[in-house]
Amino acid sequence: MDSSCIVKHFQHYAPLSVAEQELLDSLEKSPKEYSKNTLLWSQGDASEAFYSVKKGWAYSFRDMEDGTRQVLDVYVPGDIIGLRDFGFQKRVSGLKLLTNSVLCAFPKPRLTEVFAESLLLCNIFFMIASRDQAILIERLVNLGRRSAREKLAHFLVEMARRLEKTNIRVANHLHLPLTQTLLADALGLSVVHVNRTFHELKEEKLVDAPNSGIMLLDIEGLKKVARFDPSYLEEDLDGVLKQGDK
Amino acid sequence: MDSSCIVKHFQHYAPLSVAEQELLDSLEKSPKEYSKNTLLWSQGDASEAFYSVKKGWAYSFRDMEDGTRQVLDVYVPGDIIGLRDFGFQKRVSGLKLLTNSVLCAFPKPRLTEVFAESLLLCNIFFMIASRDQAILIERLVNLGRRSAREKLAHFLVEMARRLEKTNIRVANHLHLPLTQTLLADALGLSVVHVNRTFHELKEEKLVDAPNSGIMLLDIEGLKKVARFDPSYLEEDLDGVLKQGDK
DNA sequence: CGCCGCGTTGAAGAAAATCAAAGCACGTGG
DNA sequence: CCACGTGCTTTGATTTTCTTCAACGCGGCG
Repeated sequence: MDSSCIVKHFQHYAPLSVAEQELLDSLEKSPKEYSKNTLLWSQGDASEAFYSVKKGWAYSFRDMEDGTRQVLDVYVPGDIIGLRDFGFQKRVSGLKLLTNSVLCAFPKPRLTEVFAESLLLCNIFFMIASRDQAILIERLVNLGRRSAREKLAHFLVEMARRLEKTNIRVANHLHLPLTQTLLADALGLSVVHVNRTFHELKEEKLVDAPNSGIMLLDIEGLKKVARFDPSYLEEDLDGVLKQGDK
Repeated sequence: MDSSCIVKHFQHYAPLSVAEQELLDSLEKSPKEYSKNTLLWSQGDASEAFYSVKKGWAYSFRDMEDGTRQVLDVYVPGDIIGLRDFGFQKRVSGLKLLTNSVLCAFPKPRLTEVFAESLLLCNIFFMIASRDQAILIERLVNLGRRSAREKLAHFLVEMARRLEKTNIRVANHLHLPLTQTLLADALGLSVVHVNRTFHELKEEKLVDAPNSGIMLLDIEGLKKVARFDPSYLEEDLDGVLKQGDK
């Protein structure tokens, strides 16, 4: 484990000085293991810390009064969790682990310390917040204006695209540890309907359902179904920082 | 025009020093009038500036390939527009004016200058980004897991709540310059269905449709219909800044 | 073994979309 | 001043999409 996961993620945006790398590394000082299905926090809990995902998958969600729930976003290694709650005392959404995971917690005040210490990191964090928003926007469009078929395909392609950025993709096949129940809650559909729609895509050899999770067989094909436009995932820090760094 | 609109908005979060007020004021140096229906930018345009809303209403949206569109958010005086695009060269969404408006533009690099000059303002901006996200989250939940009736009521109550914060509300009646077409695009419904649902609420004396726009007659009643929980609009900066300011 | 979470399937029903047509207010130009 | 077009609303009839209910299979695990 040469450079930490978060450093790798940030270097994707801009070259970091040694000092900045050390500062970032300090955010990943206390990696901790959590097992599958751990509820890290619920909506309404005190929001005291952020987490970076070193290993594993997680998702944020909102529980509704009538027992249904809405999944808001799914997190993969390299992502930062909880930035959403920065301005709030209470968690806006719950967070649960999808797989066994390794996370690093850092307290909220630590973030404003980082802002003070490095303008570049401050900008990168702001950029990540902006990216998080772009993802939510796309999710919004997905829910509001696409058919079940497109919703499903679009969501899956997005996950694939996000994984490509930090992890290496294995050929054209990709395994995601998602359940159809989770997909339903993420896409605002019933499990039954997701199942049928998924079945459709399966018959077209675009996806498959192994023993557990979901297998993407033909990402290019899925892109076509979803009419996927990746521009909302193409951040650009240089445009932000005309000057040098720091 | 004592203190600028944006200062008023920010002071809602934390007391500002004179220097910080001046810094903020400098962001509203060039107020400019725009007329109703002006397209400020389209999705894909270069993202070079943010705007603060001094007067008027605006909305951001995404146009779809099939001619439909999704309205993402509606902006009222005091709001900051375009923060979403911070990390991107191109605009993630389009922006159009709903009414005649007065906006103040400030270039993107100016924001990172502000970050450098005032840690408090940096934190407040981050907080606003966090709040923007919370609003999107709620919109997401709205689209994914609520009925047309609830969607409509919830959206309207949210707008009322947001207006209360910066503007003074006139009794229990509130006029919004929204069209049913816009509501449809915001809620992921067809205009026809919004119309019928709206008609329902009208018969229950919760809303009314004057010559133009929409009139809220009974906000408390709408809250009940929407099962509205305002906590996602209750930011808290003190939790962020344990220490003094600056 | 027996339970539980997850996937699958069928049938019926509800919610919302679509299609089509018309009305109404407003602004524009003849 | 009136005719006309345009954008927004309204209403009815029909169709589609998705949900709900119900039941069953299946694999893992205490």
